Amino acid sequence: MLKDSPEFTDHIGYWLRRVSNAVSSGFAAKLETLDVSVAEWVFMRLLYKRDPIPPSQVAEVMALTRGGVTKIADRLINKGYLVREDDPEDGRSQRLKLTAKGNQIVPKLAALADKNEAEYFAHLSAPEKRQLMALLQKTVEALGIDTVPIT
Amino acid sequence: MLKDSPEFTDHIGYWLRRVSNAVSSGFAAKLETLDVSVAEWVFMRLLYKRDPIPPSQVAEVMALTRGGVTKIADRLINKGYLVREDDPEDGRSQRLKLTAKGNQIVPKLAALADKNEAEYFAHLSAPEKRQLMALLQKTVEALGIDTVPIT
DNA sequence: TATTGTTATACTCTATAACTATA
DNA sequence: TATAGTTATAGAGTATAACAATA
Repeated sequence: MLKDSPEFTDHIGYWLRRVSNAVSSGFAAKLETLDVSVAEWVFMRLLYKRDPIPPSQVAEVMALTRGGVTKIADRLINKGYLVREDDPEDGRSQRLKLTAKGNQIVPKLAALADKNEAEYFAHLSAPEKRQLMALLQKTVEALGIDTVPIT
Repeated sequence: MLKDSPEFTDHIGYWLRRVSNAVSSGFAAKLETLDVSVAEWVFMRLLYKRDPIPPSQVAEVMALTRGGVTKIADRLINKGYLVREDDPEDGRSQRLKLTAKGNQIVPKLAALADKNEAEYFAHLSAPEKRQLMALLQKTVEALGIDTVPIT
């Protein structure tokens, strides 16, 4: 296979992207068997076992615009996983809530996430896994990353 | 800020995606100052200081369809960074080659990559960086990941 | 006037499939 | 028939901006 030029492979960011994209696309393929996208999974996961929250808050956490949230919410509503409720205290505001169907599928999707994790990190020892996780978490904290990625 | 549910944060894949997306979007923002997308950068990087290669090979390395390669190549050609050459030995085949302008911008983009790397991993010590890189490289090898990610 | 959410529009990345030219 | 590449079409994710309803 054609290799990438050596001058460009000395960045952590480069390897991070290679691994992350592989893991994510493996996960996306698993989710697809249940006709759910990664964005939809992240969305539902945010709402799972939690009081209904307004779209604006979903937008903030997922680093999406409000328009983007509307689009994903529309798809989830069409699939029967989500409902919109009016906020009784503010006529402009809404609350998003998983339906019973939505609450039922989340654990199934979580099982796929578990399966993917096991599959992609089987080659690392337990200490190595802890080490990797610790370095990543340290990075999230140091950089003040406060959003949940979609893709 | 609204936190993600604890049940879902015990996966390496989760943290990997959070960090990788943050690093990548920081890089994308830097590239944008020169009107170049990440896909275009990866594309040009593949061709830099190398004999011209056919679109089919770019498709293979970047895990794109041939149609996708055509699209990105078209944009790079419009920007004056790339040219198509006919293969003298096979009338169906082409070779993609950076122009002088293309060869000039790649080092500038590489400098942005260096800057991004420094910025996003400043909080890690040299041994920690080596450790993280080693764990990621080990994963790439163990999984047989042989493509260069775009997004 | 400011805020919440929707809608319209557009662009990038990605895929599938039909098509052209060549082998 | 098979292969290299292009083109057409579509869908997801993302952004900006205009808009309606409410505050």
